[in-house]
Amino acid sequence: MPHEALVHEIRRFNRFYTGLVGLLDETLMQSPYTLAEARVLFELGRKPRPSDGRVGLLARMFHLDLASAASELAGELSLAPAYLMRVLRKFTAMGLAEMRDGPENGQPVLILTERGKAALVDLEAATNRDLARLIVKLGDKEAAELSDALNRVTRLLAAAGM
Amino acid sequence: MPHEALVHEIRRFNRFYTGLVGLLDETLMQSPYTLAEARVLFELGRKPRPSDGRVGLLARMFHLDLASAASELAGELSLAPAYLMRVLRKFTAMGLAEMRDGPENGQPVLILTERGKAALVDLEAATNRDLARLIVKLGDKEAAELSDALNRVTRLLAAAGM
DNA sequence: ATTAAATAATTGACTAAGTCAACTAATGAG
DNA sequence: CTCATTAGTTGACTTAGTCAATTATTTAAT
Repeated sequence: MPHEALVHEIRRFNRFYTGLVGLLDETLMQSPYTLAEARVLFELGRKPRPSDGRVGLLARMFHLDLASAASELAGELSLAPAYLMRVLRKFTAMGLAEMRDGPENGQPVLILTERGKAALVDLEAATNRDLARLIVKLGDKEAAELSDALNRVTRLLAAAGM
Repeated sequence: MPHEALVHEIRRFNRFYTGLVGLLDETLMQSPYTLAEARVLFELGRKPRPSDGRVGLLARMFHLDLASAASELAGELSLAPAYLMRVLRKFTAMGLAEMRDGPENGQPVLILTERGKAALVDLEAATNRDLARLIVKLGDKEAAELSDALNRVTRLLAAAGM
């Protein structure tokens, strides 16, 4: 297969997958979070996030609940730091996240509150439910095939461009 | 493979692919078009678009260059009609698209102008170039494997949810 | 330890994207 | 022909996201 044809193949796939993801986005629309907020929420849920050294001043001085690790998160999600800031602010305002003193060096860490964790669980449940609907009709063999194909795509594209 | 595991697999893939598409979006950022505009442009380029019966008034009465087919396009791209309207307005203002009387029934049709077509060609060239960079390191065999995997994903997911 | 240079965080003002609801025009049925 | 229905269109508004200027924080040099 010539590479030019593959490029068109990928474009076709992009159109398809964009549409599919659009459907899933509607799940998020139901929730009280924007797409960006949901992504941040997922990301915060993934791991506790020690801020690698630098920490917000206000957080320390005035015990504000808002924190750093902004740039790390921003990089992973490719959101502008300024915008991420607003999301984190909103989260702390909603009581979903807060600064806590970290266990070891006392460095503040931004983590989800219990309420934040609950919100995350809800959101994951909703998206899982919708994803499950996408694949409900697949037999075991087809499910395995899909999984395999997704892994292939990832492996082949990850190897390449990034 | 249990379906629950597959759901997680898909989520992982979503994260990966979203990041990848993010890279491609930067191509568009370079261009003078927004993401939505680019999508509309691609879509307009795909086929001439006979407006299935109904046609904008102003377009007829005052020979404004702006047209209908709004809802059809809006559906395919899942953009709100009102927003699509603005994009089309902008395009006609930029001289990229215009209303012409259709060949058969004289019904107005929204089409790209020469300048619009040129813009589309440029944009496609840019995105193709960036896509090509993604796969440049793949050998022929791997390219074929990727193409195959993309088709499998499409087939298996299209069969399912939509 | 002090301070200067460099980098990260934070904010407010601004721009652009997208939605909503009201309004206008076109169509089709009686 | 006219009325009901549907689509197209617009302006006002809300929310998302960016930018540039400011303020903290760190690092390294003295």
